[in-house]
Amino acid sequence: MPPLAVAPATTGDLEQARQLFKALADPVRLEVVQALGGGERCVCELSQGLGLAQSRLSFHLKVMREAGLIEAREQGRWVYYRLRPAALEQLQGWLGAVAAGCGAPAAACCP
Amino acid sequence: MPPLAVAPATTGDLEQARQLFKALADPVRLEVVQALGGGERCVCELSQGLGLAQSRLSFHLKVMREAGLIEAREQGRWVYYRLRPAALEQLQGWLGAVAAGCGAPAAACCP
DNA sequence: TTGATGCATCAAGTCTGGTTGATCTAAGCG
DNA sequence: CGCTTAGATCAACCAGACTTGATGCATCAA
Repeated sequence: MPPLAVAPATTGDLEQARQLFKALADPVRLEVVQALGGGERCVCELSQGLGLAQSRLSFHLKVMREAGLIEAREQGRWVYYRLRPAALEQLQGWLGAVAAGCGAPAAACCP
Repeated sequence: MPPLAVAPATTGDLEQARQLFKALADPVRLEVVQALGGGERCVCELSQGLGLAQSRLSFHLKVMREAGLIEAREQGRWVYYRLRPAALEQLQGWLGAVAAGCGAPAAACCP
């Protein structure tokens, strides 16, 4: 059997999406994302607001940054983080594409 | 500081979303989801089409089922899996809600 | 009923990811 | 220049997730 007709996404796109999903698959990171949903925040705000140890927060910010979910802006002594809307849109688009075809009838597999 | 003004999601919703994101954060599962994006499939189709050992596939299907991402339909000897559109829509909605406010201006943190 | 097939589950091993505390760097202030 | 603070990074540890091969349990065919 050929590799199953699948939704239109290149291997690279899929890997990118996986990184983003992974970045969202942790409770700490999800809370950070929600906080950043209210706009740009600096690390100290996030740390205090969410009650996270500095090292721990920094680790998660790095994971999200490397996944392309957030980006940083340095200003003097402080670093401000914000969400990358493009990343969120990419995931929405992928989910939409997958949902679009998922109602297709079951091809009787081995009758 | 109070717990940071955040996007409107209850703790339960957030946990549910996290489970779904986790279910999507694995390469094998992403491929399965893409395949199911083309419609309902039985396990043997997925196993052959994606070249996955039966045990391995079954493990990942269970993870996705328990997260509420997919659901199963038994028919005789075979089990057909399909995506749960509600789950996909929930994630799209959450992403949209977060994206909606993320452009807010940076509240100068400690000037 | 016996044998074969589709799928779930289990047990054991491995690997990846998160936490914690310490250390490092750079910016600002006296 | 020395001191303090924001934040990144590192090393060590622990926990949970994934893989693999074996086993169990139905269902269907002969």
